Amino acid sequence: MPIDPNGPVPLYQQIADYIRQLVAAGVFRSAEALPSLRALAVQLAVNPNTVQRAYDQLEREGLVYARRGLGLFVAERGAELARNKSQEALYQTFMQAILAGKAAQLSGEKIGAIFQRALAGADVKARNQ
Amino acid sequence: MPIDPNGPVPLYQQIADYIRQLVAAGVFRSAEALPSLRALAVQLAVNPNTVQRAYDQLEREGLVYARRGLGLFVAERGAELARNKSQEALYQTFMQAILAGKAAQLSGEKIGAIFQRALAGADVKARNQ
Amino acid sequence: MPIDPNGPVPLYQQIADYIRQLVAAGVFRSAEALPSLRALAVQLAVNPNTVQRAYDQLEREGLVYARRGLGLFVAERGAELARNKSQEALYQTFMQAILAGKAAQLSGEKIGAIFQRALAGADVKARNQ
Amino acid sequence: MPIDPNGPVPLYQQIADYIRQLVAAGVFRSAEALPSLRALAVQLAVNPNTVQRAYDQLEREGLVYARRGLGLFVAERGAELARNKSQEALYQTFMQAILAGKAAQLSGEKIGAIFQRALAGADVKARNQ
DNA sequence: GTGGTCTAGACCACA
DNA sequence: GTGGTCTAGACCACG
Repeated sequence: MPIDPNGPVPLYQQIADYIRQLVAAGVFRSAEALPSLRALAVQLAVNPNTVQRAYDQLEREGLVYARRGLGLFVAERGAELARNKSQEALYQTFMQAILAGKAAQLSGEKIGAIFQRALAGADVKARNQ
Repeated sequence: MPIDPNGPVPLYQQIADYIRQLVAAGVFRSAEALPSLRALAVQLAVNPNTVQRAYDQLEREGLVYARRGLGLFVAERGAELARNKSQEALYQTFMQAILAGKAAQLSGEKIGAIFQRALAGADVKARNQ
Repeated sequence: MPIDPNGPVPLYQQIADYIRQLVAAGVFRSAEALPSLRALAVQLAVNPNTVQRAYDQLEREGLVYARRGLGLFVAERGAELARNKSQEALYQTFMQAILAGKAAQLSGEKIGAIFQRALAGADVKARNQ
Repeated sequence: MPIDPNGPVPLYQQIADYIRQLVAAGVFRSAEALPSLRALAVQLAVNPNTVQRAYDQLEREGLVYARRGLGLFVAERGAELARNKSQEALYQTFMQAILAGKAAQLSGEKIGAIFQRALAGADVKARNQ
């Protein structure tokens, strides 16, 4: 349960991200029901409103659809969408960061070097956890 | 003047980032005066308080120093500091993005490929402008 | 509540100093919520922006962290940081005062004597309150 | 000519302090004329208004008196007043700093130790200059 | 409810 | 004219 109420990322965002990862990884399969709002809220010790907001976002992304009275279900191509979404988000983030770097007069090579350093740093960080 | 009042990034942050880029790029040189609070506020169609807040942040970063009654000036090693700051920010952004990607089950190779695609895309974008 | 709107020290600075003292003294404990922006603003008869500015400074010092929607909390090592900060500030003030005294041709012994007199005077003042 | 247009102390304050020190040290004697406003302004490369403001403050302190058409003269007991003024300012600064330290739960011994450290530090600083 | 940002406009200190 | 502080009151994001 990687939810951290401290930390800069909003709770609802963390919850949405976490579920999106589970869907992408195939933990929740197509047409399978997700945990109910209240159940998840209790499990995460979080306000139901917050879970609602996370579910809203996932529904807006088309990953998930609601059946009134039954619950939330993973969309047919949910796993695929989730993976695309992650990659798209990554691409956008990289793009913006690179443009900011170029604006600050950093060369493409320099930016690439910083990226490699970060990639190596992330590996170390993951191994230490 | 790349200031977007509707984006998610606070105005004062955008202003600070923009000026930091100008200092890093050597547009404002050491011991040279920056635009006055009010002048920049008028130019950006923004409240003077907002510019002030941006300048405050730059001053805390040591990029710039203010002299009451005189104006704002680029610090001696301002350009150098600005470049370091930019690289550090880039590293942090990359690190977070990479960790998010790993959490979404993307391999290091896959993440690297997305980065290369973004880097190429940024080149194209720059050339078209 | 020792806030003086007419003194030379900015209000936000006074507020930050005061809360830092309370944290240093252990009045607010680690992970405990501080008074909300608006509550403190009302209590001090001050604009919420002013309190916000004080809290900003404390947050930058690492004494305190803010959670949107929840409130402000004392950081884990907040009390320790507050005490260090107080000592550092004291050292800086003494240093400047001593240099000013030396510039005015006062000997080290003379300056020391004045300090001892002030220390005794502070004791008396504290006892009378 | 220890006037530093950068640095946090206002120019007029620096000028007043400097002249007060000269008077305290007996460089300017009783009933002796001080440099004229314009002469000093030129010498310090400073706006005459700024020198005026410094002279105003010294006159308010009673260190100096103006003879219209003749210039500024050191008051009879000027040197004595200057010395007292320095010591009084020092005493007040120490007192305030000590009270702040006590408020932050520092013991008198601890405060004394910090003072001794600052005194030693000031010696080192002076020797290095 | 909480904190975070922003505007409009005021007054002060300094050069 | 410059920067620095403050108020009054608005709107947003979050829980």
